Amino acid sequence: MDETPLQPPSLTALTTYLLSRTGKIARQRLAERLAARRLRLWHMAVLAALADFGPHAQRDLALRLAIDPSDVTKVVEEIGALGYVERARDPADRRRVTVVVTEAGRAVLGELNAEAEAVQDELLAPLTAAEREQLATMLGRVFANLSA
Amino acid sequence: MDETPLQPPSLTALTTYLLSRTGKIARQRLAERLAARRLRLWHMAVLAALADFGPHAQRDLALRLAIDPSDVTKVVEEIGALGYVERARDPADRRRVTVVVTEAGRAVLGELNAEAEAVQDELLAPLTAAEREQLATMLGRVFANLSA
DNA sequence: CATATTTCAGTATCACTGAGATCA
DNA sequence: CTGATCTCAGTGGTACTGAAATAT
Repeated sequence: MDETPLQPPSLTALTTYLLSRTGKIARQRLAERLAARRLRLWHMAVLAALADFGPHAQRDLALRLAIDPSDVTKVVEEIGALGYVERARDPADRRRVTVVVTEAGRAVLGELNAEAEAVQDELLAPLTAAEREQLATMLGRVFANLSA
Repeated sequence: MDETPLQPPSLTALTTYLLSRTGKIARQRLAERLAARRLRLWHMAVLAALADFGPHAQRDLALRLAIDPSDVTKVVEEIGALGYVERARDPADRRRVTVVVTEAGRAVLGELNAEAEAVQDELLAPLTAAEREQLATMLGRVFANLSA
């Protein structure tokens, strides 16, 4: 009978529980699609940051994306090996490594965004267009408040 | 100047990205509070399931909460050591271990729910009461759709 | 014999820590 | 010399895999 047993109501009554669960599933589904391209979520996040804001030192990528600086090295190296970014010592401060997105990187980022929107369409299928708009703006405000 | 650098707009434009990030932060904040009581999120989830639906075999806990059966053993054993649940072989099917919440378990669950609501108040502070209601019902529909 | 439940050992992945190397 | 940046090795927690032990 119970193919998918009910979750405990005392948990589903918590908006934060629903946020946490749906957010986790969203992340997993996108991660699966990225894995088919040998990519992970941080790879996409780095490409997005570079495309949106231009070249970064690795330290600035770490700050912007809230990723640990010691992990940036490997993430950047991996998408570098795929030709999506290029790295070069900053001649003005040779401690820094400046990362730049390539044309191939921009192209693949476009495809990754399409994947993300596909996941989103699946996930938010029960909502009307107007509701999705409301959800986006409310979450945007919540997120902005967290970053401050 | 940039204490908290901007997130990439191409990511924050994705509702699923906001869901994922805010959900992760919600989970982390509650996990921190539970850690102060030597508990983790799965401990709370198990207590909630037992309080809401009564005694479970460990297998049924695994199904209901979508936790791996091989991990249920340790989770249940840990809250058992704290006196929050009791375990006993099911006399009708001695393969099964029936788990029951104790009075102490119900008491601590009440406190944990209060912690969860405190986290929620922090997180959803930018939203009005009406908006929180909208958010809860929309996420509830999304989550119900995922479980089906 | 085939299946179900619990349990344990091992693996994979990720975020984080700490330390070393290079440079301002 | 102090501090910043990058890099790497190691740690801890969590989720998953596979198999053994017990019982139906």
